[in-house]
Amino acid sequence: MDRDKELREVGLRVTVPRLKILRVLEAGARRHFCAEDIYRALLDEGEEINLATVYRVLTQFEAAGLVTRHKFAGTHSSFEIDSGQHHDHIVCVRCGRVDEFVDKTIEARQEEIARRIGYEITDHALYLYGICAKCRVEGEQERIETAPG
Amino acid sequence: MDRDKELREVGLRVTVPRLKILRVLEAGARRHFCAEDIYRALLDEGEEINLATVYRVLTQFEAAGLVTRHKFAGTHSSFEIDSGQHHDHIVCVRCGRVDEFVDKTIEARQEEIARRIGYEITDHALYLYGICAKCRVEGEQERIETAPG
DNA sequence: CTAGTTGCAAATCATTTGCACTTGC
DNA sequence: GCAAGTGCAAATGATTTGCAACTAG
Repeated sequence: MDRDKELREVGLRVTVPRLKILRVLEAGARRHFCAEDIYRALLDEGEEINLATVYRVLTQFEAAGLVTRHKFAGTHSSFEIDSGQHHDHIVCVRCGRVDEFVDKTIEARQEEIARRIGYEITDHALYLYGICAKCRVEGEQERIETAPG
Repeated sequence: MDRDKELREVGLRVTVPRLKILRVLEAGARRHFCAEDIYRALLDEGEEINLATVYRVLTQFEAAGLVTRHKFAGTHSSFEIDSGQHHDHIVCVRCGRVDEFVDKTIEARQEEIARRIGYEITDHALYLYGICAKCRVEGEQERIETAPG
């Protein structure tokens, strides 16, 4: 809520661009945004912002621990407000929808595997890609509508 | 061994650049290369090749199922000869070493999670990042050598 | 012969950076 | 006031592409 405070607490000055970007990130409808998404969202609201600033601010937010950066398949980075609790992602390859999940068993196995191979884990990335329920239904309807005969 | 055949079998014409690149990929010392790696390796051997060609050929190899493309943390794509058997990767953040592993439990959990959330998995990426045994030892020695007193 | 390939140079795309100006504290 | 932040335009780095010349089948 109190975004001024949120920024100060992580050691960042409160500036207009940072507040705008933070507002978009916390808006609620979505949790994952690439820099362009945020840039466009603000322009669409009639807010002025520079894309380079969006990139700079997101990088600072990441360094400050406010957001987490993800590299899903494809070209650009995706950012989400850091909820504090680790989780992994499943991404719909049709519509881009992103869902989150946590799995203790997988986490444990990862540690186990790393130990066996002789690594000390510093980080990990687990992305599942697939087709979400909604997209599967839509695909099915299309097939029916365009069916021959 | 018979790279001519290998190329023909996946429907690709046998050309000099493709043979050179395939040779590097199969060389054995390493299994994971980015386009630059292959380009440099060939130049170092005194072979002529164009970087754009390396990129084009790798993309064709991927489409033909000869190689798999990975996006480890960082900027460039990494390619490896497709062994046919799925596996995941653990990457050393110090030296870039890449190890491979397979874990049935993790695979099974992924399917389970996807089903629960309503997705039909098409692909997945699991990358563990850490420090390999060798790099940990080196780091330890350095600390001793530069220790005060 | 001729469609597929290559090399080269120029283009792209996401992201970063230099710099002069502006703003937060 | 002054360091930090911003906008703009130009630079970057990995990868791609247009095109004319070249080769595999």
